[in-house]
Amino acid sequence: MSEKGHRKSADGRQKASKKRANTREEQKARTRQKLLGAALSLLETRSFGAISLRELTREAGVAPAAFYRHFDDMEELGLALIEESFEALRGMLKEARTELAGFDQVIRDSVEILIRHIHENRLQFQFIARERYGGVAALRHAIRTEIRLFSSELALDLSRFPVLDKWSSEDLGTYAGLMVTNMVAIVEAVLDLPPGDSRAEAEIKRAAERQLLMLVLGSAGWRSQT
Amino acid sequence: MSEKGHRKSADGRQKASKKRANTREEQKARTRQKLLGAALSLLETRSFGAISLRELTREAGVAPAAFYRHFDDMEELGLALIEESFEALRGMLKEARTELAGFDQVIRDSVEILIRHIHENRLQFQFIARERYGGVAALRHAIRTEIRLFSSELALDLSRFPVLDKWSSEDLGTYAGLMVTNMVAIVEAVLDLPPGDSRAEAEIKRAAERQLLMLVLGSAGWRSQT
DNA sequence: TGTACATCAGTGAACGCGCGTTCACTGATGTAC
DNA sequence: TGTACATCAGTGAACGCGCGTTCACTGATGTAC
Repeated sequence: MSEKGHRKSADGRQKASKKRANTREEQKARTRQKLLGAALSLLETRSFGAISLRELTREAGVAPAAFYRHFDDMEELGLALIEESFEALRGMLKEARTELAGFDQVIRDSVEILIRHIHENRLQFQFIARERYGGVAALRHAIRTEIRLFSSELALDLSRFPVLDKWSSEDLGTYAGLMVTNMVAIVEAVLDLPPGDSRAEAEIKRAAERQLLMLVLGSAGWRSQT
Repeated sequence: MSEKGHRKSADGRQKASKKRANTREEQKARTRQKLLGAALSLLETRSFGAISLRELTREAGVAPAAFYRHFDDMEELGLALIEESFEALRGMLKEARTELAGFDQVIRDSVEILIRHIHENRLQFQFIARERYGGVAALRHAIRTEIRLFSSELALDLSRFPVLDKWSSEDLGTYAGLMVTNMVAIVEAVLDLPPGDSRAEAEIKRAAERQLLMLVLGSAGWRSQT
């Protein structure tokens, strides 16, 4: 679809569209983003299941019927939003993985990166936290799948560490699950904060570092059975 | 209010109400429970914010207007539901606290008790898990307050253990928070299961025990600073 | 480049429907004597 | 115990409103020649 569009502008003339970028395709994509953005900002105070299609199009500044040029129904928009949000999250993970240092430093850096990304993508994180156990089954399942994926990637990463490489894969899975659970809890704690309160945030950061450290120290005492 | 009612039946004659218990007061209480029960069963598939008052009264088998004899609005009913659910939870906590044995045994028993209570009060747990980060602010805050209370009670309990009694109260708080976070995660994992699958449940139970054990072993390596 | 026709993203009016809330009511339960 | 009156939990009809979806339309963008 977009493939075709690109080919079109690649052969013929380039158009004068450099400035306003007003091809039909680009305009449509922009409206789609308006819809997704409107959804995110409504999700700040409501859960997904409580947002109406009309409310959404009103927020986006388009007619209700325009919605149907982009999505079949609200559920489809919700799934698109999840996909978009986890893409941002994966970007974060990649950055966090480039680190390599002592346990203490890894933890401090990871918490730093995590908290920064929560601030930069606050609405996405909020949406996911809220819908993880929310009322719309399709969204709940999509999120659960993404988190499971996330957790098994972490297990793979962990298996390359000196001590952990001797653990059973089941133990590694359990341990990765434990870390993800607590990462998610940290996300939720940060989201709970009133946005400007840097003192409370520093406290959460410190608590998060200590929680993860307790977890890591726990791993030192653990021995895999068969 | 109910005080008055009790006094009434305490003096005068006792009535023949032993069998059907049909005083006005009792009938009203029964309808109230029908409303709360209907809400819980609707909450199995929807989030609270997505349930309508009419849907609720239909499920309860009363006229829409009857709702207003019991609650001002849906939010008030939601708060009543949270109160009721956490009461059940506190009952569980009390049972879990009577245990006293080695770490391993305490963990095994706690997980056992927790999982049993989830099954016995599935709908309540589901409701709380769903609304913890759900869309209705008042419910979210009420739940958060209850969980915080829960966590600080646990910290107090922990402070009586041999090693932990030397920790700073801040560290104890962090640690209790860590345990509660993971308890909550266990609850959520159990709720995710299809209700009849005992093989998957046994697996979760085992994973939960190991996660908590990892946490406890972590505490052994931890030394409070200051 | 200029013209004539095709496409299709977004519009605005219309529909039938379930919503929350109000109201005067009914009839069983409770109270006074 | 029996009677006459008061209370009030629950009813059912009515209201105005926002909802999701449909439809024929408009007018800017795209294409063919």
